[in-house]
Amino acid sequence: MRKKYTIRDISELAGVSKGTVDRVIHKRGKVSQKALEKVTKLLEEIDYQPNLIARNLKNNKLYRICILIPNPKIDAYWNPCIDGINNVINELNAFGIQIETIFFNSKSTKSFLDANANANKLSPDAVLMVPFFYKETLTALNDYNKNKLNIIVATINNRIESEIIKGFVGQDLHQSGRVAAKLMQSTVQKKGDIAIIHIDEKYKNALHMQEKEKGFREYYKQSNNFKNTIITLKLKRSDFDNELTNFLNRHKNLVGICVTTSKVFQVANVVSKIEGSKISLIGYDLIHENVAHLKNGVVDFLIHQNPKQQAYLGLKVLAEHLLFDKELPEEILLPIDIINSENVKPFMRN
Amino acid sequence: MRKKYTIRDISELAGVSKGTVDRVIHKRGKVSQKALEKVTKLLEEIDYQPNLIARNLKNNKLYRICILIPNPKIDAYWNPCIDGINNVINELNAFGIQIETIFFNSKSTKSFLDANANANKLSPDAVLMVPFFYKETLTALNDYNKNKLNIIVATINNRIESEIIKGFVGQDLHQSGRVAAKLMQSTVQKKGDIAIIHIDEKYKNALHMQEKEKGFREYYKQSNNFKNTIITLKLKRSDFDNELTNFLNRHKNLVGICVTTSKVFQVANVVSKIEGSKISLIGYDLIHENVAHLKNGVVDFLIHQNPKQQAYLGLKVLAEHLLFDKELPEEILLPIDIINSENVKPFMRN
DNA sequence: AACAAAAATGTGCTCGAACACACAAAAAAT
DNA sequence: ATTTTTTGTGTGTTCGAGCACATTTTTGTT
Repeated sequence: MRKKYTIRDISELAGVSKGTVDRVIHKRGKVSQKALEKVTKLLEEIDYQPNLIARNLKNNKLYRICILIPNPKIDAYWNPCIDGINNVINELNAFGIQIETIFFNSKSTKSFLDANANANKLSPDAVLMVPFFYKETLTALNDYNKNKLNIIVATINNRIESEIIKGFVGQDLHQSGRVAAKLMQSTVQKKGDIAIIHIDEKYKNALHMQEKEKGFREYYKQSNNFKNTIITLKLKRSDFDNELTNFLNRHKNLVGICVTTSKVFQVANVVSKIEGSKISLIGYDLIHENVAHLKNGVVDFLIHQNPKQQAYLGLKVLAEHLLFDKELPEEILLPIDIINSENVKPFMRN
Repeated sequence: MRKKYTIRDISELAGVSKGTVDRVIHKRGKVSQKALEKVTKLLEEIDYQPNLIARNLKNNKLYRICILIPNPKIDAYWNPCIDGINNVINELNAFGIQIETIFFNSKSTKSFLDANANANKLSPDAVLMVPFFYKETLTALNDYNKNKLNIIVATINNRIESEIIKGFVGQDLHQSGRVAAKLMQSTVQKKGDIAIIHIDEKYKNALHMQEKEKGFREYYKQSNNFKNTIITLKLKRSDFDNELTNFLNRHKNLVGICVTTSKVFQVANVVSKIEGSKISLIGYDLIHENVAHLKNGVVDFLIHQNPKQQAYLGLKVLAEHLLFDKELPEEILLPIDIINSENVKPFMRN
């Protein structure tokens, strides 16, 4: 009773051999009408579910998955990915999943291409990557496709349209911009200007920030009591403090700033020095410096893009596809987490 | 090369039989010093990981897990749990996990005890329950323990101290209150009173609300610019509208309300009718009525307690413990999700 | 009716870990 | 020196699904 039905059980109940049951299940044909009906009926009655453990015993294969992410030593934002990767390793290497992590320099397209070439050399069963550079990603994708080894490619973080990419895990960036805008509206009741600041990102990655800005502006446009002016500002790392200070001096009526990258802390450093300033600050990503400013009250909200979960889910989904033939979801959109000083802790852990 | 090392491989490398390797791995003794050293060394060098699939093939057992939750037809808050349960069923019944869902009436202690008795009759391998009533939970726990069948018990939603309970999945309610307070502070800049309203919960469940209130008050106490008075109000379903209206009339300087249960929508219904009111509203749980008020702007924030994830994780953790002997985590604290009108959608899906 | 071809069915082995049992070698007791 | 323990080692079977191959039954043709 406390036992699952097996093919053997069904064959005995139907009075046929397990071979016949097997042929029915897999629709391999070569079964008489009579046997087919009898077995099909039994399978339905019993709601037979093949034992996945037994099914996969034969596939004593080591699957290799390569994950390509920007080097966390260059951009700390990617640090949590390591934890996500390690979690998958712990959970699945006993099932024969081997994961190779390859870092690339997020400021060098060559490094990105090299990383992909290295991945290709390992002839992996699947590749999960952050497609940081558009053109170079397309090149890399073609290389994966070339040697007909049927390498499954999926991406995290940002979406790139290509038939070669079979899966994506990330966030809806447009909606993310709307969330930022709504938060801004909640924290700012006074009249005054609002700034969107894009900091220090190469053009290639600008699609990110543009999407967020569009969402942000869209929300305010649709808002009934739209009484603010939204100003866009692009800043580079060099001479950052001066440029921002100048900007703030020119806009004394500024009530809120939204930073579309993980560099809010730079803005926070400047803003916190202004006496009696009541500018609302909203930014992205739970990197150490940002969280510090969240806790000391300079930053009001951070939006969490959950890089760890992106890496974890992306790998897990690929692994389960390889191992158990589970369907590969075309798109997984992670929820957009709103973080303030009080709920930040468990998000840093997870 | 693309193959995992097996016991057979190791036995051949060590020049012994697989039986000997097996004895070394499981420390069953009866192995000569020489063989022991040779095999141990090889196991380490190779970092041998037993194939979990093969290991569990022999345990062709149907594990039964009972989950006891309040009937969602009586309190819609519990509805998402069904999805969580179904997800686990889909993911794990091919591995031999059988899940029995048992509802109880959240207004009847007898119903709760009956549900537990029914679960006990099924002699499950594990029970996951919402320990809604304190005293009755202790009774039920003793019953599970009585017939030495070694039933593993874990809880979700609220914590109850007992040695019999081996795991808990839920949220830190005290911290949750702090999150609500911080949100309140973010949305309210004006001076004025703030109310905490407890609605329509039996005394037994009051620990919840008390914890949240403590956290809420603690945050404001620690806050530097503490300029608000916090008033506690308890309301019952009968004559709700009148009582609340009276309260609001008596406190014209009210700037914010935090509702500690899933019944914010009742407050929202009253508040939304007041002309020109600018009271900030914060509540709990993504039930349909609350989300409607979130979208039309009457409710500012909801805090998501993620009942679906609680049920899902609780079951999954139990199942993996039974199936793969994974360690049962004593406590899993889910992140406290902050929800506004813009990020609510994916949380309703997930 | 005899035989060949085709269709249907059954048998037996594989995967890797686990463990019972059989057997061999060394140690201890007579 | 021989028997009895003790200790060490190897063999073979099990779990369920899947598939190759062997065997039986049916159908079609002369």
